[in-house]
Amino acid sequence: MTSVLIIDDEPPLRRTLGITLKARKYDVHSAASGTEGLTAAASIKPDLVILDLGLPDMDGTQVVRRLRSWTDVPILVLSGRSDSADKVDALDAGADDYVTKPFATDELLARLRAMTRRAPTEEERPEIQLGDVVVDLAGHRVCRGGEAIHLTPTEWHLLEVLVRNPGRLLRRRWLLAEVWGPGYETAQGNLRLYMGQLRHKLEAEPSRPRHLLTEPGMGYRFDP
Amino acid sequence: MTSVLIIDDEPPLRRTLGITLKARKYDVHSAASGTEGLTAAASIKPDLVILDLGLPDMDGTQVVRRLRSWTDVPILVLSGRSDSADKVDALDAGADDYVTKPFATDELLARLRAMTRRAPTEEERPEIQLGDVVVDLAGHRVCRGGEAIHLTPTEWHLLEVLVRNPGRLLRRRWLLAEVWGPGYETAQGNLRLYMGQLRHKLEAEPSRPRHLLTEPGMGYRFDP
DNA sequence: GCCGGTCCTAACGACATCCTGACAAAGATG
DNA sequence: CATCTTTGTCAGGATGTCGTTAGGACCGGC
Repeated sequence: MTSVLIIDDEPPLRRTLGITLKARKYDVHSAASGTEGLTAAASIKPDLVILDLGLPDMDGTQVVRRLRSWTDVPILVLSGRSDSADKVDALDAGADDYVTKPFATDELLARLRAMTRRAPTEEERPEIQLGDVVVDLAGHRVCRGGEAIHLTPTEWHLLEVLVRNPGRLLRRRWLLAEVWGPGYETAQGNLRLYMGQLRHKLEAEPSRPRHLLTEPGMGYRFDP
Repeated sequence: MTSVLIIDDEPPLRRTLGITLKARKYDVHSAASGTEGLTAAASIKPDLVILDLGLPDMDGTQVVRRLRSWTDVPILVLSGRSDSADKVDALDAGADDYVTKPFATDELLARLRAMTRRAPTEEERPEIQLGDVVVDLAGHRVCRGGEAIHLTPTEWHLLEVLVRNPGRLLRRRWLLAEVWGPGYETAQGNLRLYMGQLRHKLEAEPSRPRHLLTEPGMGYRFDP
């Protein structure tokens, strides 16, 4: 079921929109202010956000930016203002659609459908196969046969960079800068260490890796 | 550069929109009818489609459906009709956004940016053919029939310089300075050695090379 | 303070890569 | 035909890199 978070300070609108969406089998949550909306989004992790720009405590585009700093969830903005400047601001801040009030309910629903169609919902989050282990990027989980494998933060960070660049050769310096940050380009012993730990945790035969490959003298490669 | 296809039967609108988009560094193509637009989309494979619903030859939603049958390209629909039923039809047919005429140019541009942001253009990975082996420059990978061929760093570096200058004669000294760095212009035995290794790994008949050619007395040449 | 977890540094065999030099094959020149 | 130059190939040792292990520093929770 698709979950949607409504961030709006007007109770009647929250109520009618909530009823409409529930009737369409959406899992509806709501928040009455910007700060409340941000914390709710972090805890609920909705598949969709409907955001009213006219909030009492924060600027609406600011809410969009704060959301975009950590999530790609589709955001539909509602607003009473039809100035194109407002629309441009909200869309460039990271919103996916902008609807002016008053709006037709069926149009809003169609726009929600269009957004969910393009952005995969939480249930169909991309999972990467790596032999007999499954990497769930969105959920920050790694499993082998339903059994969770524990990774330390650094191990996870390194794995994430690797699987986000499948098939590509990643040079040692680039990897070090990406995972440890700039200035650590010389800590190559570190990279060898964590690559070895990842292989021990993820590869069927750590001494003969089939997915976390070494390109001698150059770097490493994730081969799916 | 992002390529955009405008499907619209009104020449003035095509013209002004085209100028606006070209000024924003879009690669603009246009078509004046539905059938023309469909064939153009198939041949151009644009990153973005702007579609006017009021076409003379086909229903606009039909164009959307025909496009969606084979491509996920983002589609922005333009229309003079603001009935919500029309919007619902177009969006449910597979359009990503719906803008009613007359529209503000900067809003349209912001909506285009929002769409391209979510659907990034296919990552172009130029591959170079060299007989029956393919060279993937971005991925630093060389394959023959799906099987990876391992190259050492120096071999790869030399190959990279060669394929980045297809057809050109590369003098020995220039090659040595390019691959081994300045000061190695005299180590010509080295160049012979690695060129031979490349031929053994990549050429079908290493003793009679067809792509990594020797120009006696001058240097070497990559012939695609 | 103690402990479990995490991160980093250092060190050591094992291995791959690189360079050097020698030698054969091909072609040019007299 | 003899000789020289250029090119391709082969083998050995120097160098650097990789994987692994061990141990200490750091931090938060009990």
